[in-house]
Amino acid sequence: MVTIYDIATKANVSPMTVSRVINKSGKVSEATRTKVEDAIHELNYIPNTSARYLTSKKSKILSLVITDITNPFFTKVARGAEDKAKQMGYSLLLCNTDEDINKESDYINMLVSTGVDGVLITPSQDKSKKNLRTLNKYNIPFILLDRKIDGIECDSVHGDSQEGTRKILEHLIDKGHRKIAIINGPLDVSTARERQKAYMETLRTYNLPVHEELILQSNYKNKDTNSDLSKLLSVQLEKRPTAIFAANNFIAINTIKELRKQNIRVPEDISVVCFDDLDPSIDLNPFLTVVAQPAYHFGFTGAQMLIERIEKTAPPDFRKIVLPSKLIVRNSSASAHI
Amino acid sequence: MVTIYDIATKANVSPMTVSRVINKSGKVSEATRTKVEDAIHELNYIPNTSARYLTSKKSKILSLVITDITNPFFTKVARGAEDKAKQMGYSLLLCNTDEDINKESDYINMLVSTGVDGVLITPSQDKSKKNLRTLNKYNIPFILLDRKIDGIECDSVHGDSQEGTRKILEHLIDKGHRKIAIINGPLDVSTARERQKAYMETLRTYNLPVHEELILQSNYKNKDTNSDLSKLLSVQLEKRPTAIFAANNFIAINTIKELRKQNIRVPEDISVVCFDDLDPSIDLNPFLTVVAQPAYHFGFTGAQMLIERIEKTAPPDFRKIVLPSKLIVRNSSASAHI
DNA sequence: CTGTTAGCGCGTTCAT
DNA sequence: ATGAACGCGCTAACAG
Repeated sequence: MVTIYDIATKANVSPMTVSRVINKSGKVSEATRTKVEDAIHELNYIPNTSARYLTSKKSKILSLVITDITNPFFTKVARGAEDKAKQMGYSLLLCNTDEDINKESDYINMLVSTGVDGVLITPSQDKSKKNLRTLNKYNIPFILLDRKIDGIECDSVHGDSQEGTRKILEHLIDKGHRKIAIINGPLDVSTARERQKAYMETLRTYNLPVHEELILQSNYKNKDTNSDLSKLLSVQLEKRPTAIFAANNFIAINTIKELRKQNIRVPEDISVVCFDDLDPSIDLNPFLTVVAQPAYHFGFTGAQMLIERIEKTAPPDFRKIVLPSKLIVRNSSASAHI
Repeated sequence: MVTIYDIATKANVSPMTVSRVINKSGKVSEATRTKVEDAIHELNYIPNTSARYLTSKKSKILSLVITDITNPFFTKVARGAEDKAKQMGYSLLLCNTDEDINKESDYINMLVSTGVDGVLITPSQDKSKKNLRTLNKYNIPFILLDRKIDGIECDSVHGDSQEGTRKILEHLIDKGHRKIAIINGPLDVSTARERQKAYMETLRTYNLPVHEELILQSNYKNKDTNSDLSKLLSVQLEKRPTAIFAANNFIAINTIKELRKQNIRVPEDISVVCFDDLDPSIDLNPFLTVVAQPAYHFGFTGAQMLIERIEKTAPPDFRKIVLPSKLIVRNSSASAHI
């Protein structure tokens, strides 16, 4: 392994001078600088991040803690974060929590152990607060992505669940739907709470009744867990929904699969819409009506704010970025027919 | 920061003993072990990976170097790799090269600098050989994923391009197609070469002529670059293809988009099929006929082999795993009608 | 079974 | 503008 000592010898200077050249810190004369740089190239020197970390406490590593890279929303978040990280000279560690608080805690420990400079995190649930406190304790800055945690002060990038929910429900209401069910994520996740609240508010705004039977709980994972769906469909016909609002894309997919198993057609028999888009093939066969969020920007902007925080170029006050969502009407939603 | 010295003091032992407990190395009496473990928990000690690396040269970090996490194939590869890495106590650094050799070289330097224990890499092109040599030079084991590089000895996980191509072409031939075009990736990527070779062989097997005009070059990226497509469609009618085999999913998507712009219907006017599946929404509206590869297993198996290599539990001979692909017939391919 | 010594590669601090 | 000494947190090698 080539060290600064090797190139110091080669360039006839002290290791300290080499260090200064590498880090562009302190004053070095033009002459010695080029001498050192030549030696660096000749010997193919690559600095050792670990050694550097030990004294400087900077690893140049960020981490992205999300629930599942397989969800197209997070895939794009990851790409955005990685692009910005690379651009700024940082690496990105990927962590999938699967909405599991224990997995998340494991990862947080790993990240502390690794000495990452900062973390972009979509907390798995409200309990994640303890993990954020751990990061605080070790002075590791973090950005909250997509989900909020009460009582935590930090920079964040969120979507507008309230606005998005309203938009997509108005679309359904426009289409004549009056009995709209929601299949939500778990209520210990902020987005699910916000979407449920907005769901109820919007219905009230349009003088539509809120039926308890039409509010279902599921989870955000890519796993069939819609056993409740049968209940929903078995309610007396007058109350049976003509449309379903799924709180995220995975829920929508599972719901539609389940409906089809039961020979219920979408959108002829029931409309299904959701939060978050599906990529990249969705244009080929436009089907699911969604409220899309600018996922790439979640990651990109989040990484940018994080790096600014790390490098102390951020404004002292924490920034809360709210990114707009966009209604995309496709074919899974049709006019109400009952 | 809590160090082994702190817990050594607390437990009334030497730092070395603490180290032994943490690493389960050497002999430690049951009594002192528990004493030390208690202290570790009380003080909430988390080992410092960098310090550990400096002496042991083990970072417990792997890297996944792929072309684009946004491609559903690689999304799943990443998930598989991350799952296995986590299970074995490793972290995963994500690198997107965008098929760009310079980006790839940048990343390789970063990885050396970071001191990753091993790399899973889909080389961007044949020129990547120099980057693999760099890894060799620094004794960083790596696994080749999906693409081969001549003259490099290492473990690898590949799909069967020959078999897959044959299967999907036979499907088209069964449907009565005799003029089948290929829109391929760049020929400095092994999979593109193999698919082209298999394309020609299969046509010959079935006594079908190979027309130069029906062989197009594109790239594997998610970017519209099918300007050649017009040429393909403007050839005299007898030679005009009734089906297109796209060498990957992104090419297929771009091709279909372009066809639609020109008001050419798929599959009524022309069939389009490709290598690699689209997830996770594809089941909702089954459209693209593909040869799917077990992407998750690429990553999972690759990570497993890599870790075995790192931890010296791998067999001395390099392993070449070939994973089977599977034809999935959907609606983008129909019977030939001309 | 346990402890001591030394050094990994680098940057900080203080000199010169 | 440049250098020397020290220590970051940990483990390998050796002693006891």
